[in-house]
Amino acid sequence: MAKMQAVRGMNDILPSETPIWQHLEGCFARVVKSFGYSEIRFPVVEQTQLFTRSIGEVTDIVEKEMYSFEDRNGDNLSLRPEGTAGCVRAADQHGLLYNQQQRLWYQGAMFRHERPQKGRYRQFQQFGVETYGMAGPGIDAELMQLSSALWQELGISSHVRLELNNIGDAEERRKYAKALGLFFADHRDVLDSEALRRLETNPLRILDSKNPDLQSIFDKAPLLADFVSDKSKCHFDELLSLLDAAEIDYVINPKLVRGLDYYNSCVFEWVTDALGAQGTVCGGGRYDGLVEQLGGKPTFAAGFAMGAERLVLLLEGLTNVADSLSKRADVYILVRDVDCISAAQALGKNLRFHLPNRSVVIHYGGGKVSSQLKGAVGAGAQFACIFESKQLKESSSLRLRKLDDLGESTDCAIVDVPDKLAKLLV
RNA sequence: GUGACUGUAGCUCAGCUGGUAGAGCCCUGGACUGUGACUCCGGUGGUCGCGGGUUCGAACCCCGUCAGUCACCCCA
Repeated sequence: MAKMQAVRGMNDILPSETPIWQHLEGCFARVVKSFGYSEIRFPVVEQTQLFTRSIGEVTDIVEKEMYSFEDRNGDNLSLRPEGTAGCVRAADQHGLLYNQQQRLWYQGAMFRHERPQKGRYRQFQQFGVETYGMAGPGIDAELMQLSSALWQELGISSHVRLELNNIGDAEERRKYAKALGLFFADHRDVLDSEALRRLETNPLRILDSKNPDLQSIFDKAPLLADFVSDKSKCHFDELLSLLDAAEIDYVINPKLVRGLDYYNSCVFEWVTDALGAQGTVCGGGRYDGLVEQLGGKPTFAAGFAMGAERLVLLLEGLTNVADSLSKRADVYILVRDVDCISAAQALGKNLRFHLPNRSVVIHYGGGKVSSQLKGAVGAGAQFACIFESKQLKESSSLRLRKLDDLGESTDCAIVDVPDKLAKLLV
């Protein structure tokens, strides 16, 4: 039988890569906590209906990217392609949205059956934040401040920029879509097949097209801004002044239309030029109608999600974090003769008790001392404890070697090793 | 889902117009002033992604398939 391999688009994260992931997860957890958000966890699998009703029937995600299946009861289930729908469902089901405000965060795997590419995978990790019950632009601004704080923490601020747009409410967008539809219907001859299809389903998405022939008529197309109500404009303007006051730079991108139907009012993306075609590192906005649409009470809502793989790619490109995080051991215990193993393990236990934040590794691979020392250096240890049968029996001591450029070593009574290392470890 | 390019030891790659495979790193054994970081010598490791076909003979040509990269598309 041929060697088993991972399912296409689903990646292993190897020991050499996990430190950077842990770093990312740690930074996110810290920032989110500093803003007072609470963690929520919800299932990877939901009723397919939850996603089709929230994300939108005619979106690409629902039409061709969901992992859907019938379970043994005949229920139609899907692997979550994004987090917001499940979060709303969970929060509403347990009464978290009843006359109260919530600031929630989550982290987890999402699934979309797309063609894999750098920064785009079929199983991918998202960090997400969702807030409920807050109507004003303050919370919108907070979401951008929070993400901005994370970029700062990660040291990638100069590699991302904020783009935003006001897409109005559902009714305003319907009117706009109608006007757009009429406009494009007059220019049927220039539309490509994809655009023609969208003319019937979701004319707004035609504006996303990168087809140069289409771009040329976009200039003459009606503008969403002309259909947006004064109330919505006011919200957006207030948001902009809050961002100005918080000294967060942004670019208004009138073509920014998010791919999920539930968004309204202000939407935003953090984008980078460093990742090729998959440049969106974080995306979100308001979705005031979604809770009601899923059967709850009308509830103000706003949130965002970011792609962990893309952030990891950015961090790897910077090469500043990896090395310092990948150390496995502080102290490495070498066993020159096999009859020293129990003594080595006893010392290990003792050291782990006295130096609770340090890592102690014992070598069981055999081999000569020189190669064991190599392993000690490879593990990033500062000290090696070398057990030798003769020395152990005669004097209950071992050889303590410092693994720096000088490599000085001294004999040391085993009982004194913990205190000595406590002083010497940097 | 569409197109282009790629797929040789654990890693990075070489292999000229087809004649059944090589280097560096890594690992390992040894030498060297004991017990790592320098140097020298030796060794392990590949049915050349997989399956067909053409040929006396294919890593190299053809077809299919799987996987990766990039773009389209989509979005995080």
